[in-house]
Amino acid sequence: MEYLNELNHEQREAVIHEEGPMMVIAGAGSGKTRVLTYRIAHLINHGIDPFNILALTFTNKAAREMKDRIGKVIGDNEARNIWMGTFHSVFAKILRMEADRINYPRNFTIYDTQDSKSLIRDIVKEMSLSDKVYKPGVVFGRISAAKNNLISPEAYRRNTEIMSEDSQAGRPRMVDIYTEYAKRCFRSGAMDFDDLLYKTNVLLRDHADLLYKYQNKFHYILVDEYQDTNFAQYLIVKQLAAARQNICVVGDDAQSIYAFRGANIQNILNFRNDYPDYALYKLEQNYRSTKVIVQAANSVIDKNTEQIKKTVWTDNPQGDLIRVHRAYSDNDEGSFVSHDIFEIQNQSQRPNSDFAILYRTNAQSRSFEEAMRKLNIPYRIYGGLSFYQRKEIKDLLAYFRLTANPNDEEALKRVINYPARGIGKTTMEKLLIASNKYDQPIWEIIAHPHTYNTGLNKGTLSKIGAFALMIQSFQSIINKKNAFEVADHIAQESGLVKDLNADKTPEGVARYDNIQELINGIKEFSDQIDPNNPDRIFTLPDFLVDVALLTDADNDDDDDNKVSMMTIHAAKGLEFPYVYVVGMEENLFPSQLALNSRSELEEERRLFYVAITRAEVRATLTYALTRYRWGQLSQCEPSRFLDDIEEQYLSRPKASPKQSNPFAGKGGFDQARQQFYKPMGSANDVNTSPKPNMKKVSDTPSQASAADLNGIRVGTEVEHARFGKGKVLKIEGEVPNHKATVYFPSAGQKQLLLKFAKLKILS
DNA sequence: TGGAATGATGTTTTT
DNA sequence: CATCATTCCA
Repeated sequence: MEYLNELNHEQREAVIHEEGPMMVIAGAGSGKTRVLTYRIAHLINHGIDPFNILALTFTNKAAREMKDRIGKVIGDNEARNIWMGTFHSVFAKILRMEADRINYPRNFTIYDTQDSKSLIRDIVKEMSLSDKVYKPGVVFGRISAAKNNLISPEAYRRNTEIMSEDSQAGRPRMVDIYTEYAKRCFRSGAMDFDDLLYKTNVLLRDHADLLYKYQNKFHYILVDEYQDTNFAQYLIVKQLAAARQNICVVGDDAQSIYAFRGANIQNILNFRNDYPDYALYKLEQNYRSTKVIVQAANSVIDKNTEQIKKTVWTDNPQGDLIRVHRAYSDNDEGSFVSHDIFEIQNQSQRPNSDFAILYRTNAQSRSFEEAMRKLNIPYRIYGGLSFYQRKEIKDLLAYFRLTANPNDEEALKRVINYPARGIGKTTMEKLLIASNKYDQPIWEIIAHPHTYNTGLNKGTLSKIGAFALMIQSFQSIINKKNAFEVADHIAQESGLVKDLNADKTPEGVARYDNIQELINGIKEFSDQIDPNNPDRIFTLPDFLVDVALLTDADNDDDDDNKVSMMTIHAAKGLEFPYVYVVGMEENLFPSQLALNSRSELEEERRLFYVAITRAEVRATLTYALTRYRWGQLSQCEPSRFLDDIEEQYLSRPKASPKQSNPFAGKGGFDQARQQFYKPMGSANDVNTSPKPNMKKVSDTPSQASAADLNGIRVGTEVEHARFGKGKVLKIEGEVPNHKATVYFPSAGQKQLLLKFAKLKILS
């Protein structure tokens, strides 16, 4: 039991706690994961069968890391048998095993959000409702909330409060859409993300034998990030733990950042009601960060009213103050961060992987990507558009899905006419009408065109017949050959590869490469060997099982030495020596959508807390004075959150913007260095042409060289890409930070930094 | 029916 | 600005 010596008193108590309910409230950086992993290892060391342990996490990555770490303590062979994964993946697995009990096919499809919204869009259209009123996103959110609270379509209709909410919002037909949506998912043999939890609840509620079975399977249940569970998840856990009460939940109310998707902090508070004799362990010592960071973070979270009191403290050194940096623009912000990283690396030989840039929204990543590329700093972006959400990938997966489950309506709609085979809109409409009329999946109509009256002419029917035949030919091999052989066959025979190959634009080539990458991934999947059953063939349906639940963060190569860039949400649970929290501006962080209620604002503040506490050595906060949003240059105000940090922990910029930018003076060298490597043609554009043609100047702002300033003075007529023609009223500042006040008849008076604004001189 | 062109429209965060 | 959806034309 060597490992027990690596724990402090409170951690050890939590690890060796044997029977009965327990809760661990774990402050940021207090060794929460360590407690969970050692606790599981400890259970197994004490004779608990790994098969009887259920450990639920929020991301696949967290699950895998935990498994690895447990494996290091007790051996991989044992660790492999623990039921460990995300709520969604574990219960998808159970639902597949028990699918027939709720009349679902075992190989049901999992609809991702895109699929769900597309189906909703169709339903709204079919019901002749306005998609302005019934926006797919809004409708989906409403349905999702219902499911997360275990409200069936029938219960929804009976609930007068919900119904009147809808009618007051001008959406009285919401319940009809929900009803139809549920029906169509069922008919397609599909579940959406929320169904995985909702149907699990149904399964356990309606089938006492199954409840009994799983209660007796999972002797020990552990839940990570308990503060992020929603009602559906809470109830599953409660049901499964009811018999033995060996439930261990770990969480931190201060890090609850998923209330927007139904997570309920009350689940933590309810715990003491559900299990009155529970044991509570509080981990308050932070091992991650400096005193400054810990105390600054505490001063932030103190501003929230809703919280469980605890005092996070640390023995670590004091550390540097938290720097606040003011940038002129989003691009300037990017260049500040990249130069700062460059500098620190030069001074203290830190690897790239010691740095992370955290932002509120994925859209912010762009200026940082550009800035990092300019300095040749390798980086990796987590999140954003996941590999599996790219159009070409979804297209090919749709062929796979359709082959495995031909009732999958969304997959069918996606590929029936891609690549083009003459089955157009009107045909699809007729098929949909017939499908609804006979209450049969579209595939059923396609496969037996003469059984149903579709009103389609002969030519169309033969095209449809050819498509059906092709899918059927795929079906005939799908379980006989391994996943790679089938996938490759489908990619070729469907015509998809050929279609992509014909596109020689850079984007087209990238799409083709993505398809190759997917196929390669499937090849790897097929080549694995099941240690318990060496003869097992890994088929395409095997591959599809989890693919909808995979995210980008799952195929990481984390031995890579790269700067990490991600949203704060994605950074939860991670830590980095140097952290940059960027875009600290009103309406961005906190998001303007969170300003309506106290609770939403407090969630944003918790998000800020999460962001700061990712840092081990040094945290830097940056904001920009101007930023392009929705293609518009907009003025920004520093975030109110900056004032939530006690002043003593901050190093603020000086009053004058000029002094605040330590790299202002270096810009020229940067530009010169870049230009040095530029081909002659483009260098000329930038340097020698007195009136650069706007179209030719690249969108890299720093290329607008100092020479441009000379032509502009008060009274000069200029043209701006966005605001049109205008007249310069005032020029202030010094090289290279000239700022001009320009009056645009169309947009009013604007302050522009000449370094960045692409002004064309007209007079 | 297919494709290009144009227009509307929207961006939090994720399984 | 970027994506998507609808529209329009061949």
